[in-house]
Amino acid sequence: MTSAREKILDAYEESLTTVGVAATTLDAVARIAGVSKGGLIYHFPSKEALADALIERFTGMARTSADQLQGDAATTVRHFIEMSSSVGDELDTAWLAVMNLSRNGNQSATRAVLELERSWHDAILESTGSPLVAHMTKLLGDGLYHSTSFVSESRESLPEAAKLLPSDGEREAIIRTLLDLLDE
Amino acid sequence: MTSAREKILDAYEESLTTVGVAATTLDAVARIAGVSKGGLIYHFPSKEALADALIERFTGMARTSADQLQGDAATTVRHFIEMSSSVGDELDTAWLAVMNLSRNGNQSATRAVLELERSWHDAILESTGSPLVAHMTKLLGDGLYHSTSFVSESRESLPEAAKLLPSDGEREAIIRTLLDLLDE
DNA sequence: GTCTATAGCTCGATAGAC
DNA sequence: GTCTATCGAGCTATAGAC
Repeated sequence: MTSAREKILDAYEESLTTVGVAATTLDAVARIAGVSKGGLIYHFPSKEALADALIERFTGMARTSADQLQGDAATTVRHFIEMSSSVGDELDTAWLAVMNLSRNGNQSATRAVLELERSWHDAILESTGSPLVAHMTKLLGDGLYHSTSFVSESRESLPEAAKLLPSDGEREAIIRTLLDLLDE
Repeated sequence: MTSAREKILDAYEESLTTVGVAATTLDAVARIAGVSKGGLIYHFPSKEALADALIERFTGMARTSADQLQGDAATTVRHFIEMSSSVGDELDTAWLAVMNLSRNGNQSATRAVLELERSWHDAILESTGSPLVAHMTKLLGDGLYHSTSFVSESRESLPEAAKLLPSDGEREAIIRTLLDLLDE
């Protein structure tokens, strides 16, 4: 059984990622979580406290994610590229929510996202030993993530958007290109 | 002399990109534009009309941008990568603003962004003739843009964020890698 | 620990003077 | 064409019953 606290944070994330900050009211979050506004306020005394808790939970996931990028070059590169094309998992949802807070003026959110970006980059740089390949891997992953999540969000209204994404075979070719660069 | 209408749209963009949708009230936009709320409402009878006008202006810029990507493979790839690392120009600001509307539930904004994404991708695909290089160019550009704008937004609070961006030399190496792939 | 009720504020939009 | 004044809706947060 998930605690009420976690259910509320999940609902907050869901609202932030689906309808955005403007429509994410305490009422809406409480309704999604299945509690009353009073119940929500008991756990999180203000909207800011709710945002802080979300960012804190995100930071924990971020640490885990960066740790998982440790390994030899081939594993790290492949893992990062594949992670970047997955949408809908825990970290992805949290990322989108925190990113939305960041873009709407929440400085703690900006700091948390930047911290994760830096951890990823450092991990890839350390395992590959090449600044160029590290940057390319990071950029390709970022682009992949941007495209995947944007296409995923708009798929229902515009199905042909899927053409923007590389196929599985192309993704393999991208990974191979990156690893080939390391061998030169 | 810029028309009041354009000044209001500029102010709307500025507010959307700096403080976000939630804090972008009609009062705030009017204040930035240097008009009263009544004056704003004369030009744009509702907030939705304001958003529609912004998206329409963005769509115009988007068409121009996609047209400029026509050319031979080397020119197109270089142009797209360099465009992706520029921050603060007209199209970039408009993009950020419309993107923020999209992420907050505005369907027209989503459609406009997707349309531009598709135009870019089609132009790169046509000039390179290679689906793999087209996707890689597009992804690298997207990643570059994401990093550049995010780092740029947060630079004041976190100066060390600049390390996340590739140097000019690395950007050249990235372009060269893409063009080498075409020659194989 | 969760609820209802409501106070107090801010926003979008309207009305009407100039 | 631009302004001030103001209404009604919807928001966060508080108070207090259970």
